[in-house]
Amino acid sequence: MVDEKQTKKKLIECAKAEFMEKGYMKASLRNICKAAGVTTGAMYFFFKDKEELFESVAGGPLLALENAIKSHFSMEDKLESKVESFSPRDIQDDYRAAQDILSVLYRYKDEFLLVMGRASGSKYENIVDRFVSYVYEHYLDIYCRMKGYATKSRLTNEDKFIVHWMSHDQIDIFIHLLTHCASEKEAAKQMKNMFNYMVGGWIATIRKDIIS
Amino acid sequence: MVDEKQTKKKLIECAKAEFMEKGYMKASLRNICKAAGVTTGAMYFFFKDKEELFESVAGGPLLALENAIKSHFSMEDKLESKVESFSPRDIQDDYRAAQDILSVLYRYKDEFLLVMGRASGSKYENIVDRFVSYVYEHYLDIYCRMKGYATKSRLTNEDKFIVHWMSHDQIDIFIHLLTHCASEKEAAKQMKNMFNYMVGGWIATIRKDIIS
Amino acid sequence: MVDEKQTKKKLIECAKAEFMEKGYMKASLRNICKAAGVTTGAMYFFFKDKEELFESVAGGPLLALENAIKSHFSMEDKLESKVESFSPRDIQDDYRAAQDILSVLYRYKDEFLLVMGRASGSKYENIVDRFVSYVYEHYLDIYCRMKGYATKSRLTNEDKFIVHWMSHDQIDIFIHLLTHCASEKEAAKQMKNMFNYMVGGWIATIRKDIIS
Amino acid sequence: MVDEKQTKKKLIECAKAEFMEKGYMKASLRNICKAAGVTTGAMYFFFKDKEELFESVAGGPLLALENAIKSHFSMEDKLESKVESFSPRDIQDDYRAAQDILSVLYRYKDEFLLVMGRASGSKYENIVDRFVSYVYEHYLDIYCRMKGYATKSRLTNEDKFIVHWMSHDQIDIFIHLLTHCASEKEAAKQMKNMFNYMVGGWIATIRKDIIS
DNA sequence: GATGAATGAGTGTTCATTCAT
DNA sequence: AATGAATGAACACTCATTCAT
Repeated sequence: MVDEKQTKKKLIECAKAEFMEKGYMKASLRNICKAAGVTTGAMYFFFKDKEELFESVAGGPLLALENAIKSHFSMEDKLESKVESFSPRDIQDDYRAAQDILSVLYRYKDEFLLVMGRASGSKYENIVDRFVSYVYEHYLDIYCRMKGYATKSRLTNEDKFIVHWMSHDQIDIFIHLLTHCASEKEAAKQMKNMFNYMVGGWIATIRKDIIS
Repeated sequence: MVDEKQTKKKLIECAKAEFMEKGYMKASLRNICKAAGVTTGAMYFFFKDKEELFESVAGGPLLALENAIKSHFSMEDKLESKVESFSPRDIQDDYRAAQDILSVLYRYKDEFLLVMGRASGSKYENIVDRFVSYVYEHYLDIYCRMKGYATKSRLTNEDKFIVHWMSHDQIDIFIHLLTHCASEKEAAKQMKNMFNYMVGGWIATIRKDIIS
Repeated sequence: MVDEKQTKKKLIECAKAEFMEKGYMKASLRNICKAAGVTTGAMYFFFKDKEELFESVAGGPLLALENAIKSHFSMEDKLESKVESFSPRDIQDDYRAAQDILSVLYRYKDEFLLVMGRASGSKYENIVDRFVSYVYEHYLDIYCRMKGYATKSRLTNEDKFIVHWMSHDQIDIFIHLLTHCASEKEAAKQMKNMFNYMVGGWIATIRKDIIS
Repeated sequence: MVDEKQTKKKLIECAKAEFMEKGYMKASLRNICKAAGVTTGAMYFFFKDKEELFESVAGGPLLALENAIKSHFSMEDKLESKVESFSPRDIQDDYRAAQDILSVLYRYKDEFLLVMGRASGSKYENIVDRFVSYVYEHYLDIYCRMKGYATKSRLTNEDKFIVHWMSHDQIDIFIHLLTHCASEKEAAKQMKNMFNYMVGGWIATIRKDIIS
């Protein structure tokens, strides 16, 4: 009971280490197995292939993150059910959501650093895009309200482009924090300034005080 | 004289194609040589190794970009030689600089897309950081002037962090444009909105209207 | 009592399917066990190894066939106890024997197709030869009688060779039918013509109307 | 010049030996390379994969055989351009054709034994069928003429079945000879009797003296 | 300048089989 | 009767690189 599934756990640990050191592609299953003290055959008892082993390392955290993002950011709420004009409530909501997400990110810091920077060659290669699109949905709605649009159909391609960029930027904030701050506490502190920057950007975007 | 160095040129072309299709790591020298119609031995006459071949594809454009960025963004000018307070001139300067850089990026679009997205495993893996640090130097100075600091020594870590983020964001704007706009013209158009967003962010950052 | 030995039965069924699809060699025990819903360990409780599992699929039918062939074709009857000259009775006997054999073949059609075409790598690889030799014994006797030889010692190597060929051909007729006719009924119909062909061949052989 | 391509030759030799001993599937490229005294990489310089190596062993002989069979057996000659009734000329022609084919078979005896008995898993797995169909085309024509049919459309499925069998049998004669006779000379001798048998079969088939 | 040949270490993956529980 | 875990050897194949000619 005690050492049950210990081999599998060991394998995942060693895989995590190897993947983080070498990246998905250059990681060697042989090395992982050697480090775990088992034969490659044993590994293939637990995992279908390299991909599945990688998934076992990074899949859980990604799911947790996806849920956190979805629950806060993606927009199933209909546009018409919202207040008629933009309110600072949106920003406050986002900020609190961001704190939750940050908490998830730091809970599995290693795994996220791995999956966001060293996953090329795996199915998570473009994982960031998935998260961007959740935020994009959400931001499109907010943008409409701020602009006073009754329906999304009034959005031009230019509108969509800048909203997409801002969504991308939001996600990038998280990655930047995870990459550059050792602790969640430190990250939370720096995030304040970054959000301030972002909100300033949003407001300028809505007002469209374009540089000539 | 006519077809001199033609082999080398062909090799670089084919390398570019293969690197773009598969990424640095998965690219196969065999494939490249086969496509170029020469043996691997011939390739090794011109290039020391895989890395050097990659450099021959991406090095030139990167140098051009580096020069463009350096000439506009990096700050050798001393702080004291500048006007005492922030002026919109900075932003105008930056915007014009950005237009130049955009022009370089689109001149070698393929190469930059390659080096910024598919270079993992090569020495250009973290090339973006280099460009960020050029901008960082420059932005640190601007930030000081805007804050009315006489010397950089007054900057806290928090200051540096947000400036570093804004530098990163500036570079990201370029990458985002290159990735999402087919033509330079289109990119130039979208860049206006992105700059507007960025300037809004800067102003909010200086004012520090922090969300509670 | 009811589901007793059900696992073993299931295993044999699934093994049959896998062996037929992939052939003995390429068949995977893992696949078979997965299909049967048990672990490989369970399989090894019932069967010593891959070979024995294959035997469990094909052994029974092969035994039935062996008996059918032996009872009709092999010659324990001594030569002297036979009528002095060739009679059409032999052919009639053979034809009836063939009908019996056909019946056995179609009773286990799958298994015979498997063992006669996809058994390479197993101990049944050359099973056909065994059946040929039973027929050969029998045909050697008939040939002697038709030639009017009192004893087998008068047979030359040339005699033996052609008799061996005709034995081989007899077996081949069965395989050809099994392979090309969907039903036993259809096979029985076509077999008539094939026997006619064979008898024609026999007669020509005895007469030795050699082409010049 | 002297030891040019010696490695490739050696590789083919060793491959031939290994394939003959173990069959296509069980043959190990590692063993072949070890026997040839080169690394597997060297082998892959000359041959794309296992299949191509096998082809290099057996492809030539098969082509020679195909040509021999085609030139003698396959029927592009139209039915109407032929004499109105069956003549022994057909048999004489076939016999001479068979002698040619036998000659090809014994020229590459090893290779044919390999490809006809141990090729399972390779693309030559069902090579025999291809040869059968060449002969089938030819025999269908002869059969029509012997039956006095003006056109093939009068042939029933039963006709086609027996002709297909006889085609198969013709090919089987060759294989049987190759398998059981050490020398071409010996094979040529035995073939006479086998042809005699076959012709007897043909005549009986045309006459349809069916056993009751 | 370029070829043809070869190396040697490496890849992920599959296999039949074993055995303590 | 059956599981879950593990072995160890084998597999075909790919790689960047080297070097004599």
